[in-house]
Amino acid sequence: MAGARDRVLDAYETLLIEHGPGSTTLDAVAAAADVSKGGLLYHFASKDALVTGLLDRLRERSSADAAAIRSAPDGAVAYYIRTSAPGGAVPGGVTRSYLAVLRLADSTETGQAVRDALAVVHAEEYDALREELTDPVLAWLAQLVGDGLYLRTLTGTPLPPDLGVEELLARMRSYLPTE
Amino acid sequence: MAGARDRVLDAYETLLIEHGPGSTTLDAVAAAADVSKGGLLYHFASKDALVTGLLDRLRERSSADAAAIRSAPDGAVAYYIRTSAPGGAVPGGVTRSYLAVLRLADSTETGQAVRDALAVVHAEEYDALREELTDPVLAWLAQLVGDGLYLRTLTGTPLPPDLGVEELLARMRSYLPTE
DNA sequence: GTCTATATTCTGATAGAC
DNA sequence: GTCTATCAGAATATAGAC
Repeated sequence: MAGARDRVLDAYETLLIEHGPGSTTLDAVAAAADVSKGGLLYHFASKDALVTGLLDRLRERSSADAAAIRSAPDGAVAYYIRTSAPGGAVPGGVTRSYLAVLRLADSTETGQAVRDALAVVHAEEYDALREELTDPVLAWLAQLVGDGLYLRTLTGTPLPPDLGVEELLARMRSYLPTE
Repeated sequence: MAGARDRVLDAYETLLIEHGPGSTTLDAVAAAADVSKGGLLYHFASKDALVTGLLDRLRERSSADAAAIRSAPDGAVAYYIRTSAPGGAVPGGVTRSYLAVLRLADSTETGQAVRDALAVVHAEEYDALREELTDPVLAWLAQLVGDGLYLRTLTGTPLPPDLGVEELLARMRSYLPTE
């Protein structure tokens, strides 16, 4: 069974994604992680420490994911777009942590730390995409499309009727330089 | 001078964008709008009513903006991408209200109302883009790029080095069917 | 390491004067 | 229409037992 510390971070992520920052009281996080509030505060001395813990884990997972983008059998763009689309997030992967942290891109005090962590993730993704797409404009375009999909996931907006991710991907492939 | 009611909504928008939902206490909003808390609560009986007021204004502005997209001299895509980019928001326009509401895409209770309002905006934008881009996949792609730029604005992530919006736009133009 | 109180601060909302 | 109190509830954090 996972350690209490990891259970707390997992519960925090889940609550952030499913119910938003407003619902992530220490009480609620502790309950979802099956620890008491006191137990939670033993591992994370304050709510800020909890946020910091989440950001640290995001950075770790981002590095791992950059490697995954590079070695994706289907190609970097395909891997990136698929994991960005609604439902494409894998437990234990970056996408989940990324979506959770996106919801924190506000909290006045820790705000700068959050934005810094997100900037690192964006930069690592961009570099990984650049390895397949030597054209910088195209790499940026691909990343923006992925971010657009993230935003749709974030807001729960339905996709346009009769359009799927695979159709989008096929179109983007047609813009890639042929090997 | 603007009525107190509008001043309150403007202040609420600004606080949401610049400091996030966590900082939008009734006290803070009232102070920023130069009214007392009691004065604010005269116009908006509760915090939920304040959110509803913001959503109503977003819907009004969205309809106005859809018309602006259609009649943009530079073309629908160019107008949409430019106003989505960091710094491209106009006071009184949709973009500002949209960015403010994006930060609310969590608040458990009013969450569904927020998502509904955002879905309306997305649908109106998409329809307006479709008028220039008859190809649905391309219209969706353009919208996702714009949303990606919104997300960058939201998180304050810097753009990739040596890349500007105009370069991005030029590339997208090359994908448009020639008239 | 984890739990049960308890203290303290903050936030949303009400009441009533002007 | 706008203001100044003031209250009730919730949330963070602490203290100390086990």
